[in-house]
Amino acid sequence: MNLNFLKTFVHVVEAGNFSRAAERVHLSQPAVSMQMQALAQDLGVELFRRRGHKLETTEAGAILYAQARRFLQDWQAVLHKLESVRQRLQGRLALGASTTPGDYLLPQLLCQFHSLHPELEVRMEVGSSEEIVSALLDGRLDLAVVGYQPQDDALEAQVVFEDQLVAVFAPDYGLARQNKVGVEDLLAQPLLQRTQGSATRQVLERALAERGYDPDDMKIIMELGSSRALLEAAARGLGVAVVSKAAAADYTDSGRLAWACVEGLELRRNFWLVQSRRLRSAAQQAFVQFLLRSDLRG
Amino acid sequence: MNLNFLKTFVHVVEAGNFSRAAERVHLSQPAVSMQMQALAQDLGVELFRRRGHKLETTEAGAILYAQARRFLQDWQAVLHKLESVRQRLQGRLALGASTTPGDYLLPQLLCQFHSLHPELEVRMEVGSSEEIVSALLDGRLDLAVVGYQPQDDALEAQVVFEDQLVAVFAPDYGLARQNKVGVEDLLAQPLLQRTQGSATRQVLERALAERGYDPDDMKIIMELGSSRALLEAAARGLGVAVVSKAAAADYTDSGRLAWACVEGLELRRNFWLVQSRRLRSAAQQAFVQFLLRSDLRG
DNA sequence: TGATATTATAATATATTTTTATATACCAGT
DNA sequence: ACTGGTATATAAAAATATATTATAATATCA
Repeated sequence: MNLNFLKTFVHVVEAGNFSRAAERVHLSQPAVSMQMQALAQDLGVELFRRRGHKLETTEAGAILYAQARRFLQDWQAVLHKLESVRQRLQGRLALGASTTPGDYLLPQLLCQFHSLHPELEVRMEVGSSEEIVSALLDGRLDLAVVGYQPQDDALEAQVVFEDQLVAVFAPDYGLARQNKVGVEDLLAQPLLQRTQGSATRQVLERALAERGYDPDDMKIIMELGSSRALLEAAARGLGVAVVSKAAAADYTDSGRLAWACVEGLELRRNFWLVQSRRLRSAAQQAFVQFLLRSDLRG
Repeated sequence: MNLNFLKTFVHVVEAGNFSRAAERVHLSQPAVSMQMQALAQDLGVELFRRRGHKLETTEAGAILYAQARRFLQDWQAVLHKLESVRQRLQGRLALGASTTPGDYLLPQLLCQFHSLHPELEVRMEVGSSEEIVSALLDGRLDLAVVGYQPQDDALEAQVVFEDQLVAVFAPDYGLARQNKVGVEDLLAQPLLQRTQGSATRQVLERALAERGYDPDDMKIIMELGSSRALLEAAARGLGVAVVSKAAAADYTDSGRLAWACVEGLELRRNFWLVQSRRLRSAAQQAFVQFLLRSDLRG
């Protein structure tokens, strides 16, 4: 029995749909299909029934779902118990990050990581992806999380976060229905943007160009140097900003901002963990393991 | 994460030894070696430490062991919960078995199976392996458990039980030290045997011949037609009998008989689940699944 | 009915797992 | 210290399992 299959199963039940579950667990749809068949065969029961397109769990499926959730949680608990004896590491670890991960994704993780290895001195440098990557090549950093995949042969990269840009605006702005806005609607609004050269801004401009829109059609009423500044301005009703969902979380969760996906634009982007291919310290390996286990990318 | 790895881990801890654990879970020793490495790597901890040849669990290993046992039990419980909704089958199932499985291995399993499918009428015929196999070929039986692998192309076979012959004798007989007796010692004793043609007897005679002993050297003082009769005679101190460990379990567990492995003889034998290759009923498939899940062979 | 959404199947590629064969390390007894 | 026995590790090959892409099948919904 493979715990991954069980995890997939839970996602299928929650998504109510094989295809969507496949996305969430980062598999192809046929892989999910195959896993569910294997699981059902292995357990000797039917797990799903289909009423037209509606996917329903059978009685057995419902039982398994309830059990599987607890079961997976229990396994997490086992892993957690092991954390306590995982060897305490000492020394230093120099991280780099571009702004979105550096400001919004990594801080909380670094806190957790620090509690696991209190003796370990962790330093994080935040800068543009290019700055960070060159520091990595110079050996000034051990590893980094940046917004693109460097093509340098000396570096190795893997996706660790998946981010999405969303439109944000004051809650009384009245723009979105069902957390969605069309591209045309967006372009009709007064926009708040990061200053030229920001990676976030580039993602938006590229996505527009990809769909045949001219980035210059945006009615930019203000250019600001940080996400934080953008969010503050948007919260004050100045206009609409397009920012990382993670960056906006503080504001959207507290209700200071409303958010919406932009329909018809591919505003997803990945953040890559990048390391040099040379020998890696135990601390570095531990941090990588920790990041991957944190499961922010599936 | 693979639950099988966890199961192997538990066996390793309990066996205190990779090689013995490998036997118990029916894997090769390198496979166990590999699994333990993979597990340790996956969890990011050392699981074992080695003081010379003595295998010790590390602190992490001890924690994992405690958790893993519960965890595997919980999984069994999940499977059990699913049993309750597994579709009740109706109809008939005609089983055959040679004497050892028919008398000692299958009865308890049939009781369990019956409680799962109360509507299903199960009939078991007990006879010599040859009789059973020919009934199978005639279609008078659906499936059977016998002591050898038939070579007929119409039949498919797989090992479901592993059995071992052991020497048994009255507890005050004073034959064995540490549950072991040498071949020479055995041959020096007055022996109780099954009548000519018994499969059990054949295993013993073949094992003797294999090692260069003449089966006629056995000092057979009585030949009896059933294991039960043999055990009763041995319990009364008449002599030593060589019988299936499973058959002797009643007597050895209650202390009415002592038992010992015969050193230097290969007295292990398999029992095979045999089925015709033609279409199988749902009941038949369910029973096979049940048998395999019962895990009497690993 | 045709367009769309969803799942299954087939062919294929990749990764994982197992086995066999062989090498290495430790221990015990001489 | 040598030697035979025992216990693990490693390497290469074979067998399985799992994944992906492309395509077909099936059911809904407009």
